[in-house]
Amino acid sequence: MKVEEIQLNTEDIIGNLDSEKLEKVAFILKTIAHPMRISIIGLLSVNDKLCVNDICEKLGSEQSLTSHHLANMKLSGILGSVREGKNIFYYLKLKEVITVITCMNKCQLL
Amino acid sequence: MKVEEIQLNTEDIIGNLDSEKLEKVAFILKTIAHPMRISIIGLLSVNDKLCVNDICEKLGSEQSLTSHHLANMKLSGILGSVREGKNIFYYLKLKEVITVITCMNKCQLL
DNA sequence: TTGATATATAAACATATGTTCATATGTTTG
DNA sequence: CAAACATATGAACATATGTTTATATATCAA
Repeated sequence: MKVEEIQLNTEDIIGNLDSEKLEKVAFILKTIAHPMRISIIGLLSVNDKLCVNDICEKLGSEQSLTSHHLANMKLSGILGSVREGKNIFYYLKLKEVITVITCMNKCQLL
Repeated sequence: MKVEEIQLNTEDIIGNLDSEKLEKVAFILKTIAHPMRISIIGLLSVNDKLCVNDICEKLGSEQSLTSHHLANMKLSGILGSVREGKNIFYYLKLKEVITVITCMNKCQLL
């Protein structure tokens, strides 16, 4: 099934969104909707797990800010984390977000 | 190609996001990330076009608030509009958002 | 042209969000 | 146990966002 076919075949799926799920979907999307968070998701889509320092270095971002964003996404259930010694590794828990971002990224109109 | 395969095959697409596109994608996602706007998109995914009143009635929402959300999504390029007499009809311009929402909605973890 | 209908807009406000800075916590190593 | 390292946390702030209310604009019909 291709992306275009998904669009056509699942029209009514959106219609079936009850208000609780509506809130959840909106909440996840809101959490993703930030350049740095998208970048982090991008990194974690090609690396099974990364520690905070890895991410800071790869993105050239501040430790504290990065940590805040990671905590935020973890709280939303998008990421998970495991401590290994001094490091804490983050990984993608909600893999669907890859599809979401990929889909938007492919979009010609942007 | 299934959704899972899309995820696997397009890993590097996220990685290729330059900072300009990153901003755009984040911006669109931020615009979508709201329960009422998701509902509107849902309605417009099964109706080619709807006027403001239609949408207000179907969602039980206030005219002004609805209008604000519609204007917002139009400004972001997600919706388009056409006047027909007294009515202004809105339609989906950025169809990709259907896939985004459908993908999130399918997500078991939510 | 007036009234009714449909929609947009602007101001005001409350709330949420992103960022920075300083500091705290937890872990390893010597 | 102290020092170094990795990360988290909390306060403070600026900015952005969602909502309401009131009013303006546009179109049609009589």
